[in-house]
Amino acid sequence: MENSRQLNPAFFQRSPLDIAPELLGCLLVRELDGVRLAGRIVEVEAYMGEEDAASHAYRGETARNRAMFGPPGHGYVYLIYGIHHCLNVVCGPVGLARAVLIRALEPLAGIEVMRERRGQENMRALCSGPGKLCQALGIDRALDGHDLLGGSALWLEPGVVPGDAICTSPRVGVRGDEAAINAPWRFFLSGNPDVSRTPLNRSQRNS
DNA sequence: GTCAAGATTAGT
DNA sequence: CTAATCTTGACG
Repeated sequence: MENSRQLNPAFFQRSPLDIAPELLGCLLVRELDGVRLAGRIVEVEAYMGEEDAASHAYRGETARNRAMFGPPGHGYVYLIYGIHHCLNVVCGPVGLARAVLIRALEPLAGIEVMRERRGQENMRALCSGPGKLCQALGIDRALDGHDLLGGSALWLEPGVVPGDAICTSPRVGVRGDEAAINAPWRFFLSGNPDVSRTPLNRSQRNS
């Protein structure tokens, strides 16, 4: 058995490249209508702000991405394609728009509610994708800028550090320059069935 | 005001 | 491979 992460402000006051793989195994908890929904993080991606052509913050601060420039440990939630919401954890320091996108969860609690919210009959791939997990947990822009260390509505909790191998690959669906497209900044638990399905899953293994 | 594009997903 | 669906940001 390994140690739990310390999810204090200092934890998020570092580079997303260090934080992202360490968020694997941590819990994302949502309290919705008095019900506790929770999942274990199994897939994430790091975004490096102004230095990253794939980041929403590449061209500076706007009304939409403002939360990314704010305090670490808070959420950045955006709507994509007019349909899906996606959740990021903002990383420090304040002023640098760095963040980690939560891409997939292994459902742990409130699974029936998640299934209903997703309008899905089976329980597979319930939270396997950034848009899916937000739908399952009822996450939308109302939670943009929310403190994810506050222990209310939506928060992160330490989990057991996974013994599974951590794989990396380029990020899914990004545009930008070659560096952004090729950067191996997606991190996921090797072989975990709740990781989103993509050809990139066959890529490099490390960590 | 107008317009193109988007860190996705489900279905053909 | 493509449609769905609508907010945002850039530009005039």
